[in-house]
Amino acid sequence: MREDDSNWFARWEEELPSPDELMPITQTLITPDLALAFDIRNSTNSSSAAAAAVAAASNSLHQNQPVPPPPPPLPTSSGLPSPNHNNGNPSLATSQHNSSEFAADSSAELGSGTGGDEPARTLKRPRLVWTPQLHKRFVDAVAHLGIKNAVPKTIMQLMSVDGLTRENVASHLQKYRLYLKRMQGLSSGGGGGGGGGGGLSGGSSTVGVDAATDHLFASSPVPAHFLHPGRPPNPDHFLPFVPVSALQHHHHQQQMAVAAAAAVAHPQLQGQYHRQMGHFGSPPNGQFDHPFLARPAAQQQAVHRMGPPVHNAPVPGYVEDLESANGNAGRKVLTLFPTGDD
DNA sequence: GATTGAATAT
DNA sequence: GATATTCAAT
Repeated sequence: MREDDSNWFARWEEELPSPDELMPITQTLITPDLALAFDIRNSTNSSSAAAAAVAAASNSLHQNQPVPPPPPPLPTSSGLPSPNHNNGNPSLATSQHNSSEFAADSSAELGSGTGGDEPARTLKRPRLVWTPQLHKRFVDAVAHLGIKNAVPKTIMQLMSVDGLTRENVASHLQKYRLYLKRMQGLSSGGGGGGGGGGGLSGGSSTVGVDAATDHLFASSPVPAHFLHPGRPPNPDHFLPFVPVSALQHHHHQQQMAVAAAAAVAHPQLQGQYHRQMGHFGSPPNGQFDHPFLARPAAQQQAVHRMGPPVHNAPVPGYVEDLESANGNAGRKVLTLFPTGDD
């Protein structure tokens, strides 16, 4: 059994974008200086100015690495053998500084060298766009946390997406729950309609479920136990979150930034980066039980970065764009990962 | 005081 | 409709 677990575990790891691939949304935000300069307050207002500012900022290729969740001691749960390789790898800590003055750190980074500080946080950041990739990350995190522990903060930490805020996650989670609710209704009591296929999207197509409602959600398989709260998979033993982390961050970031810039300049290129989304919910043997971190107390500690062993697929960084929609002209949006969806 | 989850606003 | 923001409850 453990082997199975480690198996899926390895898989899901691999499917996830490495921390390096994730796009840092934070920093590309308008710098305090620029913001002040343009007196940016409302996204609807000085849109063009803001856009320009952001564009400038992104061009500066400023990669901000907001210190990932601090590598906790990770209680090497004595009894349990680490399902995988790499664990307790200190390279994680390589993330330079993370204690001391985060204030100075963030402000310095955000300020892009200038002395900005407060305003940076006050500024509005562009709307976050939940791309299928980002959503997958979200689902994976929730899946491994277990619905029980899947709360915004924890999810956010697990996702380790730079710049992703708790409210971002909370908002998305709210909607995701609604979605799950619908799925449950359809699959369990649903009767006729498409419910059948079971909430599990696993299969190919988007399942019979009238998921048409949510293309985004339909794009990522929903773990089985999500739909059956009554019967948790393996209540007896849980897997301690394995700090996959073996990956250390290099300065690829700059390259990534370049890629991002390219993506912005040449959206067509995105196809090149487009990645097939793995199917988390379709294990070969059909098993899907792993109450991750089923311990409340573990929340704060069990959070680690996950890093797939190897990755060469370049993922474009954020894409800052103006929404050309009628009423919302000038609305800035933040796009993590390519927006291509299947 | 911090977080959560739902309601409400944009 | 999607995401953000607000707000009461924990």
